[in-house]
This record gives sequence, C-alpha cells and structure tokens, in this order.
Amino acid sequence: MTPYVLVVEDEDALATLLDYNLMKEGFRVERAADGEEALLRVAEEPPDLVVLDWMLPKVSGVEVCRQLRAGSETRRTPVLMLTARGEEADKVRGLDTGADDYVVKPFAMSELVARIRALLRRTRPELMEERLEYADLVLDRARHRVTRGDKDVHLGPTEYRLLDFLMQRPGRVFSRERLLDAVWGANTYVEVRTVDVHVGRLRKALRREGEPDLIRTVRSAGYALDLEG
Amino acid sequence: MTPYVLVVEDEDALATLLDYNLMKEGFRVERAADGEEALLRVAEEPPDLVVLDWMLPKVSGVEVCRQLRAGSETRRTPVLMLTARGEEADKVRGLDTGADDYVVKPFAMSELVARIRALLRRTRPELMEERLEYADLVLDRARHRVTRGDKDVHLGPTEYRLLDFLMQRPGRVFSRERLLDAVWGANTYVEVRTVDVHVGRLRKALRREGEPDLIRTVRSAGYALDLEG
DNA sequence: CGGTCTCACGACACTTTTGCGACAGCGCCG
DNA sequence: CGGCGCTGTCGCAAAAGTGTCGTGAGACCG
Repeated sequence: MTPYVLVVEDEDALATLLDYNLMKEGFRVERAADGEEALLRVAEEPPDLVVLDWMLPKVSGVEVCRQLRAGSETRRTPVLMLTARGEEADKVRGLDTGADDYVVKPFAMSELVARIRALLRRTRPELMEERLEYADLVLDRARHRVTRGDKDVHLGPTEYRLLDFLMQRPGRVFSRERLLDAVWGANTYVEVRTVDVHVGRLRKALRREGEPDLIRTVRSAGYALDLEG
Repeated sequence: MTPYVLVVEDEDALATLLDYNLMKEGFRVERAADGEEALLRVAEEPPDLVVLDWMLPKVSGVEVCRQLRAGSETRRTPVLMLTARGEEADKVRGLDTGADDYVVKPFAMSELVARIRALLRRTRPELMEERLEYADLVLDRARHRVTRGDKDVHLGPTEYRLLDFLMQRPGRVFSRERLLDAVWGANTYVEVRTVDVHVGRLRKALRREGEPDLIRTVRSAGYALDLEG
C-alpha cells in the first residue's frame, strides 16, 4: 500500500498543506515546485498518481501532463489537475490535456482526497485493497496483520512491505532491483543482495511444517510469490 | 464519542457561549468567525456536524452550506442553521439550501443541544453509541466510565478519548499522526512521541494481572486495540 | 565432471523504534 | 497559597529490526 503521490505545485503554502494532508491520509508524498522538477522526479521514480497545478513556472502543467502521456512508464499514471477559478476550466473538462480529473481552487481538502482515492481505485485497485489474499495467505492492511491458514505470522516492517508488494501481483517475478525500488524506495542505497536476506526472512516467517514454500526463486532473475517453490 | 462540531458564528459572545456549552456537553468544538474561515477549517478536518449562522461576513451561511454539499467528503455532513427572528421567511429556504435543521435566535441552549444530538444520532449513530465494548472492556459514554471485567478503570481525559477512539474500530492500526488528529484535534502541535506516553498510560491503567495486554504495538506503524499484544 | 555463478543462511555489528521513569508546567480547588 | 491530577517532553536502556559479509551448497554449462 502507501501509494506514492507526487504533488506539483509552486505555491509553497498550498504545497505544504497538500503534503501534510495527504501524508495524514496515508499516502507517501513527494513535492515538486515546477514542471521541470516534476519531470525529474517522475523519471527517478514513477508515482502512482500526480497532483498537478495548471499554472507552473518553467514547464506548464499541461505540458507536464503531455509528457507524462508520452512516457511509456507513465502513460497510465492518473493525473489530477488543480485549476484556479475561471482558469480554462473548460479545457480541462474537455480532457484534451489528458488529465483524469480536476478540482477548482479553492477546494476542500477532503474533496481532493476523495478524488485521489477514486482515481487510484479505478486505475490501481490493488493499491487500495484492504485485504490481499493468496492461497492460505492473508494480509490485512487495516489491521496490519498477516496470517497463514489462521495462524498469525509476525513480520518486521520491511518483510511486511515486501510481502504486501508481492501479493499485489502473485505469480509475477520481480528483479531484485525492482523490489528495492518498490519496497525500499527508489533512492535508497542498499546492496542488491540485501533483498535475498529479506526474502529469506520472509520465507522463514511464512514457513509452515508440511506446507509448500510460497516464494519462488527464479535463478538470475528474481523472486515471485508463488505456490510451488 | 467526542463528535467534532464546527461552530460558524461571527458574533463573538454567542460563539463563546456555544463553544462553552457544547464543550460541556461532550463535543469537541472548533470555531470559525466567517464563511471563509469555515471552509478552511472544513478543508483541514471535516467536522461531524456544522452549526452555521445564517448571516456571515465574506461568505454567507447559505453559500457555505452549498459548498459543503458540493464536496464529496462533506456531502452528508449535517448542518444546523442559526437564523435571526426576522429571517423567519427564510426558514424554508434554509432547508432548501441543504441545511438539515435550524433554530431561531434567541434559542435555549438545551434545545440546540437536543437538535444537535438528534442530527448526529441520525447521521452518525456510531458516534452517539452509548456504550462501547471490546473483550471484557466496557466504555460507558453516558456515565463517562470505563470498566474492565466489572472493575472500574480510572483514566485521565486524554486516555479516555484515546480509548474511546480505539474502541470505535477495534483491531485497526492507527498511526501516531492519525491518533493525534483524532484525539488531540487536527491543529494542535504536540510531539508525535507524546502518543506513546499516553498509550503507555492507558496500557498501565488497563493492565490486569494475568489478563492479556489489550493494546498492540505495530512497529513503525502505530497502535491498535487488540487482544493478542 | 570440474569450473563458474547464484543463492540460502547464520553471524554480527549497527540503527531505529519503543517503553518507561522523571520532571516541570498548568489549571483547579479548597 | 499549596497540593493535586494531568500533560507534554526528555533521555536512556531495552527491544526489535536492518544491512553486510563469508561460507558452502547447489545449479548451470560446456
């Protein structure tokens, strides 16, 4: 979980307010003060959703949006536009910009949050799911609790996030690099092999006598959550 | 309980009176002196109910009400209008604009409180629940009393509110930030770690020889009311 | 069937996060 | 006033979790 939202807004006070409130709502937030910085950050780590001010220094919101649509990694990243009252609201509505939704300033924070939630639910339902299941494994995000066949499994924070990520796409193989990005965050500097260690720990925690191993190692490729080790 | 009521009233004496009385009745109260401030506060933290003066500087009560109805988060927030005597004719329109109830100034405080209670009971029954239970824990809101297995538990005001909040969703994990918002109020500036201290105090107060700890710590995530520490 | 590569795993030193006792400040009440 | 109950902050020690390394077992390849 912890969807990653990039807030692109030049007005500092508003950016801070957004940051604070979205953080509070359980999102991971990064900020960019202009279009240029926004594109840099997106390149660093593609966000799950972008909140984009219409008017921006250097590269305008519309242009940022266009470029997002051009990138293969970000083509489907939902964009929520912030527009001032009279400001070209019709154009945004017209959707020529490629924004998926918009709110008009000034807006209620609660409305913004609701719209963000709605967008994410539409585009990335697995991020919003309260409960992930695979085989006899259950991960309950609200309770922050993992069980395997009714028995509680205790995980450290990192193993928990790792499992959460793997459970979003069971069966799929992820490279160590991909896992580092997803679980540790894009700009953390950690040995790649550290992933092995945590996968090992997760395996151990998930291990049940007689039950099959749920994590599959794909030699020289990565790991996957999968019946049949 | 501790429903959060936003009082929007420009006349200072009346606002203070309302604040004082509602507080006394067990509500958490915030004040806004005009429509603009009201909308800001609502954006910060959506209240459980709004007491709204009909006549307001900057943005009128009707307009505030209309905007509340526009926000998806606040669409269902009950609004209680305060109208002056001469504004009788406007009563109907007040209800047209989406207010859920109204009282005519001057009014008896007890009537206002009764109407607030009625509205909340209708819209947010879980907030008005008289009695919360979990395991052998009982929190009686009417008596403002907590017992664990027949034995009285003494709590300070903060621990009481904290427990009340946790008991509304047992098992769920709340971050320290979320708890600060819910228990201390959204715009109070208190160290995050203070939550730990109060959780600690609550734990101690709830502790019974031989019984399990009812509060679960989730490392790097928060706390939950839960059997099975 | 060796030579490589890759991975699992235990050990360990280091960080981060929590629990807790101590303490000073505050508002209230007799 | 002076005590009392409550609060918020500190600092420290314990607990829990983290990242790196070395070793050895197995997998893959020609």
